[in-house]
Amino acid sequence: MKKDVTTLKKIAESLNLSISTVSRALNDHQDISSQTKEKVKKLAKEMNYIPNIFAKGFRQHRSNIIGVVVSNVTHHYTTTIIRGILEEAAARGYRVIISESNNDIEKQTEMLNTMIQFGVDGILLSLSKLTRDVDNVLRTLNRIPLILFDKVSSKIPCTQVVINDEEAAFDAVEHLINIGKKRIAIIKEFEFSYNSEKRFAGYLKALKQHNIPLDEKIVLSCEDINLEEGKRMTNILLSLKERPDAIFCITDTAAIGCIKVLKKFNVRIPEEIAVVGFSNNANSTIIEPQLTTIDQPGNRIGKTAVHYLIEEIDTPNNVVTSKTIEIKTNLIIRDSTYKV
Amino acid sequence: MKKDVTTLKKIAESLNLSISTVSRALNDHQDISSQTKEKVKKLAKEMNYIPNIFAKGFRQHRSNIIGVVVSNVTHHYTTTIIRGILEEAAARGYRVIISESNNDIEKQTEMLNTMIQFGVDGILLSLSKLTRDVDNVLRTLNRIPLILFDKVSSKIPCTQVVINDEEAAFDAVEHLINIGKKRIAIIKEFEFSYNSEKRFAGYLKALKQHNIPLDEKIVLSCEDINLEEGKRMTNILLSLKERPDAIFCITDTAAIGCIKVLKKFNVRIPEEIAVVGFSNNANSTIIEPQLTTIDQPGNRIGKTAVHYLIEEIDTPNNVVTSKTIEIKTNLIIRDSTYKV
DNA sequence: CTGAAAGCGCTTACAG
DNA sequence: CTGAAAGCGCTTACAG
Repeated sequence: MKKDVTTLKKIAESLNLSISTVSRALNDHQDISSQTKEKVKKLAKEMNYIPNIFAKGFRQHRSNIIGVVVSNVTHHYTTTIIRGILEEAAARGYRVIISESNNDIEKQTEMLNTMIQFGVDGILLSLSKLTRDVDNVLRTLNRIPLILFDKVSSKIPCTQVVINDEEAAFDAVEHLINIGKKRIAIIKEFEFSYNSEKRFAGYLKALKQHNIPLDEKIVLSCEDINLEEGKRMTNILLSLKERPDAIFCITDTAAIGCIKVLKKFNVRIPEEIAVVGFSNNANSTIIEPQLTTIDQPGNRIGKTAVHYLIEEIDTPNNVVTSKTIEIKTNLIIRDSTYKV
Repeated sequence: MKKDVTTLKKIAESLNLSISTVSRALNDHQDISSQTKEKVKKLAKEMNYIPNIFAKGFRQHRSNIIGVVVSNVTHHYTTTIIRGILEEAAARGYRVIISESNNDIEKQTEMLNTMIQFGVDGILLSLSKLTRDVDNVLRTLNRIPLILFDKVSSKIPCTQVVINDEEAAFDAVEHLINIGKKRIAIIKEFEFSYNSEKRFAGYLKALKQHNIPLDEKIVLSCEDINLEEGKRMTNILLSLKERPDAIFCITDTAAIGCIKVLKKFNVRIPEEIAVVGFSNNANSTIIEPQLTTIDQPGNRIGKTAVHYLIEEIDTPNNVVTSKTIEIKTNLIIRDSTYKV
C-alpha cells in the first residue's frame, strides 16, 4: 500500500551521513552543527519525510496517545469537554482515543483495559453512573496515570477535575432567595450521586445562610434524573398543600420536564413558581420561558484535565498527590426567574 | 513507569520454548500443536501478558487505528454518528482517533496530514463546509483509504456514506401536500451546499409530482443556516403578500427559529402555517409545538462507514470503486404538522 | 511441529 | 561534531 516511504536511512544515504546524525539533526540535538541540521531538515522536507510513529513509540515506550472514557458521547456537555480535550491534546502533541462506557461498569472496566493494552500514555475517565465498586479503576490507576473529570469519586486517590458544584448550586438557590422566593424545592438524585450530593449541599448551605428552614417535603430524589422524572416530581410538588414558589432542578433536562408540567397546569413562571436548571445545555434557550441555569465550562474542564494528565505522564517517579481542581461556573439568568 | 512487563521472551523462557513458538501459539498458528498452544495461552494469561501494540504495529505496518475528522464534535447528529463509529470499530478490533476541523479547510488539511503521520490505517471524513477546493482531500485519498460520510462531495472519487437526502425531503414535502398544504416555502442554503441541494431537489420533485408550480418567491437561501437565519427568513416569508401555508426548513435549528417567529406573530401552527424540520435533534421535542422532522440514523451511518473503510483497508491493491451508500431516514410526524 | 535469525525504523549510550 | 552498534518486542520466511 505505502510505497516510497522516506526513512531516516534514505535521507542518510542521500546526504552521505549516518542514520544517527540524521536522527539527531531532526530532533535538534545540541551536538549537531547548525549547517548539518539545516541540510538535513531541508532534504527531509523535500523528501516529505514523516517519522514512523510506531517505531518511535516502540523505541521510547511512549505513544503520545491519551485515552478518554466517558459514559455517553452524545451528551452535549460531554462533547464540550471532549472538544477541550481535543484542543489541548493537539496543542501538546497528543492524540486522543475515545470510548464509551454506556454507564455500564463492566464496559468501563473493559475500556480501561483496552486503553492500557493499546498503549496509551494516560487515561482521562468520567465515571459511569453507579460506579460504587471502584476496584477496577484503582487497578488501572496503579498501572498508568489516570485523572477523573466530571463524574468523579472521593474513593479514588487521584487528581480530579470538576466544576464547583456546591458553590454553583449555592449561587442558584441564593438567586432564588434574592428574587423573593421563600419556599424553594429541589429535584435531585439519591445520595450516591456525587454531583447531585454536592449540589444538594449548596442548596442546604444557601437555605441555612438565609435562615430558611429545610422542609423535607419539597426535597425530591430519584434514581436517574431525566425529563420524565422532572415531570413526575413536579406533579408531586404541585399536589402538595403548600406548593413551593421555586424549584431548583439539578439538571436542565429535569427543569425542562418541570416547566412543561407547570405550563400544562397554567402555573405562571416565574411569578408563581420560578425554575432553575443546571448545565446550560442547548435546550435551555429553546424552552419557553427560557431557563435560568448554571453554565458549565466544559471546554475548560477538558483542557485542565489534559494539562494535569500530561503533567503526571511527565512525572518520572509517578508519585502523584491527589488533588481536586474546581472549575468556576456561571449563573445565567433568563426568563424562568427574574432579572435582578 | 511500567515494570515487570510480560513479553514473549519471558513467557518463552519460563516454558523453555522459543519466542517464535510462543508468538505463533498466541496467534493460533496452524503449525503449533494444540497442547503447546494451551500451555502457552494459560501462562500468558497467568502472567497477564499484554502484547506491545507498538512493536506489533511497527512490525506489521498496521496500527488498527481509524482516524475520524468531523467539523464539530458538539453537534448532536455528529455525536450519534461517532457513537456508531466507536461501536463498529470496537467490534472489529479498531481504535478511533477523532479530531475537529472546525469547518476550516486549512485545519481540515492539517488534520488529515496529522492522521497520516500518526499512522492510521484509514480515514473517515466529513467535509468541512465550503470545501470547494478538494485538492488536499484528493492527495490524502491517494495515500490512504478514505471514506466520506455526512458532508460529502461528488468531486471526490471514493466511497461515500450519506442519508437519502432527496428522498427524505420528498417525503417531508409530500407529507405537507397530503395534509392539504398548497403553498410550501423552503428555507435552505445556497447551491454549493451538498445536502441542501439534495433536499431542494426532493422538494422540487414533490412539487412537480403533485403538479404544484414552483414559486421562486418562497424559496429562500442563505450562506450558513442556523437559528437566526431561520428567524430572518421566516420574517421575510411573513411579509409576503401571499404567505405560504407551510415551511420546509432543511435543518431543525432553522425550523425552531421559524417556529419562534411564527409564535411571536401569533400565527397558528400548523393550521395557518405548518413547519417541518430535518434531523430530529433533541430540540425538536422541546419546542412547542413539537416539530415534525426527518430522523437521521447517525448510528447506522457511522457503522456503515466503518464497515466500508475496513473493507478498503483489507483490499490489498487499493483499487477501490467509488460508490455512494444511502442510508434510509424516517419522517417523524409531530404537532407542527397534522397527523394523517 | 519447533527454532534461529533477520528485520521493521527509530533512539541513544558509547567511542572517537 | 559524527558514526557504529545495540536494542526496543514482535512476526515470519527459512531451515530442519
